[in-house]
Amino acid sequence: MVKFSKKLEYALISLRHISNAGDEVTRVRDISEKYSIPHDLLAKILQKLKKENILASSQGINGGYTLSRKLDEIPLSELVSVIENGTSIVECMHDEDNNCLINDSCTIKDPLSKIQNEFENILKTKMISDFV
Amino acid sequence: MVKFSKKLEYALISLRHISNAGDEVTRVRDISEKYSIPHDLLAKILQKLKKENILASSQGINGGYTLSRKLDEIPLSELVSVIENGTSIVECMHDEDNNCLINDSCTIKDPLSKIQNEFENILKTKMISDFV
DNA sequence: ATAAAACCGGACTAATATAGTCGTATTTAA
DNA sequence: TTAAATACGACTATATTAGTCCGGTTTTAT
Repeated sequence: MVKFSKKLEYALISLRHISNAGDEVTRVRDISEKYSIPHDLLAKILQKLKKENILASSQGINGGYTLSRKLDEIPLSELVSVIENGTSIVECMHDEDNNCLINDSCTIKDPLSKIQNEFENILKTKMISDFV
Repeated sequence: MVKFSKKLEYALISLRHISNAGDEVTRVRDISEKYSIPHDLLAKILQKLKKENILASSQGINGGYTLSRKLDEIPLSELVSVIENGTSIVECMHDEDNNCLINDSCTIKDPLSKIQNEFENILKTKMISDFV
């Protein structure tokens, strides 16, 4: 029901690897081979991290990735929202016009939303460095 | 990525309805019609709740469900683990013998497990009555 | 120039998880 | 004995996630 995706796991693995490499640039191939992660899939993930300014990239024959920000300054919530498309735990029963199908009696969504908020707060307080 | 299933929502709706009905037995059909939930699907959910001793059932023509336990004594975590098959947020990269594929370098799982623990603690502290 | 890298987007397939259906048995009040 | 209910497993359908493939462009050390 509630679980993180492979993509998030791949991202964490990559960030740890790149972090450990220090100033040396890391190629997608280095990571994909070492951890048996599909190259093309991983490449897309790292591109997203670059757009989010978590990674810096250099092109050309000796190109690759380095960290752009310190991992203790990046909350896990940021990584999650970059990798996944949206973080909603709760989805109400609604029709295509977003009208609630349970009409006036729906008091389920709000309480579940509170759980989602608490969950997101956990993600906000945890920095990526906590996982590396 | 992280969200609750329809089944959990259906279960909460049903528990609230049955709770409001007091001593009167509630048929699956009552709930499925009122909230537009597929009858057979809902029936299975309520059967699971009966096995977990959250609901009591009576068969036969005037049969139906009533509450078996008070809703303020049932943590949401119990409902989740009954409805979903397991509550694991984190799944490690492992082969069919459960050996970690990242060998010695895998330190991703443990930290993510901590998040899962915190999440489960939230579910444990919330009673079903908080959502009804 | 060439090779190897990031960069880009989209369409596609495959695998998995969730949602929902169907058929049939069992129970029981009337 | 019949109708209406729960009980239960096998099945199909849909949605989501994971991964592949294509067809490139741009950059840069050698």
